[in-house]
Amino acid sequence: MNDDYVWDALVRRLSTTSILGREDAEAIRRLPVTVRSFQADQVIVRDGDRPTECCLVIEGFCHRSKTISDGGRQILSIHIPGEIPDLQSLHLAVMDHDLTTMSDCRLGFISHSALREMLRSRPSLAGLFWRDTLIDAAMFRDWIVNVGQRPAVSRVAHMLVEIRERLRAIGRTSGPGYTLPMTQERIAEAMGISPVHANRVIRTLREDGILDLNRGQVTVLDERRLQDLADFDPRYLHQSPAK
DNA sequence: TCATTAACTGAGG
DNA sequence: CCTCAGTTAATGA
Repeated sequence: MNDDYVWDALVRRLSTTSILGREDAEAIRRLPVTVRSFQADQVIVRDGDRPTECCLVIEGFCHRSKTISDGGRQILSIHIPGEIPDLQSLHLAVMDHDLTTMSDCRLGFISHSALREMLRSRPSLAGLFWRDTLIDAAMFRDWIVNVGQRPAVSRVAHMLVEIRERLRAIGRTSGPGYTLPMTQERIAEAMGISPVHANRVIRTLREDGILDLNRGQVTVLDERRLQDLADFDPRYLHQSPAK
C-alpha cells in the first residue's frame, strides 16, 4: 500500500523548498495512505465539507475554486503532483472552497489523525509543513496580483510560466513545452476573463510567436519575450531552502 | 463539447 | 481615436 511512487513527488518537492532530512522523509513515506483514481472534473472536497483526511496529488492536475451566487466560478490555484491542496483542513474544520480534479488523477488520502501524530512526534516536519503552508500563501498573493493588475495576455503568460517552473521542480518537464489539461473556459475561470477573451489572448500569443496552447499542450516559441510578458519573478515560489 | 471568429458595445485613457 | 474586454451569435473540428 505504501508504494514509493506515491510519495516521490512530495518528497522531491519538499527537498527543493526545504531541507528534508532522511529520517523525516522516511517518516513521510510511512504515513498510511489510501490511493484512489478520479476522472477529470470530479469534486474531491466541497465547500462546506468537514474532511477527516487530506488529499495528496500523486498524478494529474487539480484546482481550488469558489463559486458565487450567479454561478460564476473563480479558480484560485492549480495543483500538481506532490502537493497537498487541502492541508488546511487539518486545522480549519470546514472547507471554504471546492477542490476539483482538472484531469484524470491519482490521489492519496491521508487521515488527519495520522498526519497529526507525525507532526506531533517530529517537530522538524511540523516546521517544514508550516513553511509549506506559508509558501502556499505566497503563491496566492502572487495569483491576486496577477489577476488583479496584469493585462490578460500577461496574466496567462505568467500562469503558464509559473506552472512550468513548478513542474520543473518535481522533474515533470524539461523541454520547451509541457502538458496542461486546461480548456480555454477553465483558463478563463482562472484568469477572471471571459472564454471568448481567453481565446483572443491565446491567439495573440500564437500570432506573436511567443507561445502556442493547443488542446492542453503548451509550447514555448520565444522564451525571452515570454519572460518579458509574464513579468515572472520566481522568488515567491521559495524553491530554495531558507538558510 | 471545445475552439474559433466576427460584430458590436462600452469603459477608459 | 485607440486598446482592452464582455456579450452574442454563428460556425467549425
